[in-house]
Amino acid sequence: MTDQSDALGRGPTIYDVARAAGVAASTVSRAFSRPGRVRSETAERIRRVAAELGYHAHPIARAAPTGRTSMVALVISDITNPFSNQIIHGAHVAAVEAGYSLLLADAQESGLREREVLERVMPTVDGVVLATSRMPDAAIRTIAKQRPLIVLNRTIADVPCIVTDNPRGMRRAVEHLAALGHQRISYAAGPEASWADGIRWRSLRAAATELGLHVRRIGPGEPTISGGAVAATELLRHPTSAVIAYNDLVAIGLMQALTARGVAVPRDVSVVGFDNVYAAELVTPALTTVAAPLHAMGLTAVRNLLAVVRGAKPHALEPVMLPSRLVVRASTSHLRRNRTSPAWATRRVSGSSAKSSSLTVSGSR
Amino acid sequence: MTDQSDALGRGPTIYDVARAAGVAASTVSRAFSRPGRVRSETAERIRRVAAELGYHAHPIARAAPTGRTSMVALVISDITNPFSNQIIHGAHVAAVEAGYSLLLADAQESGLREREVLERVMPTVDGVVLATSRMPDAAIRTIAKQRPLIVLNRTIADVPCIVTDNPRGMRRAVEHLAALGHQRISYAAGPEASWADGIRWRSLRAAATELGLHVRRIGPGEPTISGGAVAATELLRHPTSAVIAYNDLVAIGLMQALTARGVAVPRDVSVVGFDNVYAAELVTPALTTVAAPLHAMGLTAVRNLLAVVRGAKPHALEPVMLPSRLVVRASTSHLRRNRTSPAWATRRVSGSSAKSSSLTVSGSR
DNA sequence: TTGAAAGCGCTAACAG
DNA sequence: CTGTTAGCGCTTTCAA
Repeated sequence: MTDQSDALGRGPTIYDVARAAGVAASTVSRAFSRPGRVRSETAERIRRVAAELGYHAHPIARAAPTGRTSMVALVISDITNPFSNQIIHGAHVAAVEAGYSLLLADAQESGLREREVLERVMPTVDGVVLATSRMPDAAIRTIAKQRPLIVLNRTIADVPCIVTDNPRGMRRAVEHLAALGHQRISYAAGPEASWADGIRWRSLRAAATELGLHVRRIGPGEPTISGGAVAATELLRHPTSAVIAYNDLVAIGLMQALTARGVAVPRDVSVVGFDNVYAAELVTPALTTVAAPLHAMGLTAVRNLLAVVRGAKPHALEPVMLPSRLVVRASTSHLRRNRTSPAWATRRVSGSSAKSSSLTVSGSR
Repeated sequence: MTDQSDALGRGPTIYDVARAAGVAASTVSRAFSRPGRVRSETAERIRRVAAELGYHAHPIARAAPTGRTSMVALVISDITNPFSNQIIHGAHVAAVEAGYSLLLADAQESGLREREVLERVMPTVDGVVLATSRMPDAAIRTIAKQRPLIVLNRTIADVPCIVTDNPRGMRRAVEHLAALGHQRISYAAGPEASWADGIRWRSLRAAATELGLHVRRIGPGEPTISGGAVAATELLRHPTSAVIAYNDLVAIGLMQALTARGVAVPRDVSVVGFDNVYAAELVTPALTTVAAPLHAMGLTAVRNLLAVVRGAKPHALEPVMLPSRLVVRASTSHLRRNRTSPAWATRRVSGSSAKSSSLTVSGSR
């Protein structure tokens, strides 16, 4: 290859600096290398010269021999979800603060897409964050063998994870509802492949059992507003006075659909969401929700990832647990007295509670 | 360098394939090269062998000699803004459909950050999309000289741009308000460095002049909910019966602050936003807004960018203009009869309209 | 069409 | 601490 068009752009190269400073190229390289950043006089001069010339080591040329690209990938199950915004933001902040760039990839709620996109992206990054992954555990473990990996919002043995305290958050929500006098709670589930959905449902059951409440599961459904609308229809068939939704979007969709059919929130039904998305406090009624520290999650995910990249042992056993808290707003209120079953539950006899078989949770991921 | 640890990961290389197929490395390379994808029998065999071995050309190794990375950068003024979501999504779709990856960078509403982040990112991408850039024209032109560039939501001579039809959208909004009987409109401005803010304000003035309405400018302010709250205070000092906000967030903040002070929307004030963000239809009252085709913008931005990357002439002169439309919802209503000035405007005499000097627009970017 | 060889810009042994 | 020398894995001339 005699004449290499203009391969990597036309900035000054390490050789230009070397010539201008009267040293060997490797010396220049060293003057910029990792630890200590050589303090000799020559090194100083080289750096001055480099600065004058406007020299910057080309990231790709650097990546070729080292394999390090100073990029991390953030793979997210659904960019569209407002949930993603803050995670992305947090991740970006952490990346930039460490001199890294962020490669963003959307899995479109599909484990397959996720695989594909990862295949494309993996060789070009130093590590990857899998946010709310829809892939099976095995696939994730495979990834972990190839690149430093952090999993967000899910736990997998031997893979460093970051999760929020779903059990505690759910517990708070249930206690809140119980304190308001609610006895029967429906859970509007999310996607089947969602780990969060699994643990939320299990936590709900656990909390309900302890507090002596009845629970019922609706779904699975899409983690969106329209998913919430679907859940509403189902709820109307087996009414309860309170609903906890897989996430805020579902909760909002639920409230809208309920309201549209003349069922008032919170008068007739109390609704609780998860995540504390931006819109949660904008809707009417403002949504009571279990807030996840979304921004912090993205932030610590990338920070921890970079720690691993730099050689830290992924103390894989204990997943990092970030706190979640209940934000009480207007979508929950006291159960109306003098009635066991909700006032609007006319189309269904309320005699016995939902058949207990509905308590069975099919898969738990 | 005798032993290069495991430089670019440990997949099979082109040499492995070459050996397995009994040909030279260059032949393998050719079997995968761009046009025609050589149809010889050898080439076929090579591809079979490669598939069996699970060979994939390493993107970085490929980038070294060619300079092409199959990545594009999307630089966004503020990831946090829900506005960004759909743009990012559209951009991602277009990138993936072309086999590209998306490097996401947040400028945090600062021209400086934008520069910095661009410096980091430029050498590693084949092109960049600047969404709602806060940099001065000159800086952008400099970028354009180094990499294929598309600018979103802004026009710059000799740089390919994509914008929405702000004038038309604003015109529709004003007509709508006029039809409802409003005579005086306030504009709650956005950031000074925003090109969109400039054109929106100018379009508003133009439309108002034609329709014989009075307009007044509040701001500049932050393009956020709290920015809207600030604008509300100012509005209360010089009340008008209608407000058009720089964007939906400002509009929402405005509505909230107004409501909090007992000024009802739309009864006392009609409010119009821009963008048609997700939350616009979630708030109460649902927001009347000038909808921008956010997703389409991100999509066509990246598509056009890739066309340029592939060698298409950037027909830079005519900016691509995407349509915008008025979405009428609940935040606008008829001016209440029998009063020239809004009912709640007690603290201010309404005799003469705002002093005309307030009509002056300082800078228009 | 094919193979040989040079080189993208940088890093990492290895002697001196 | 510095210079020398091999490459990272791929592409692209050039001659056969």
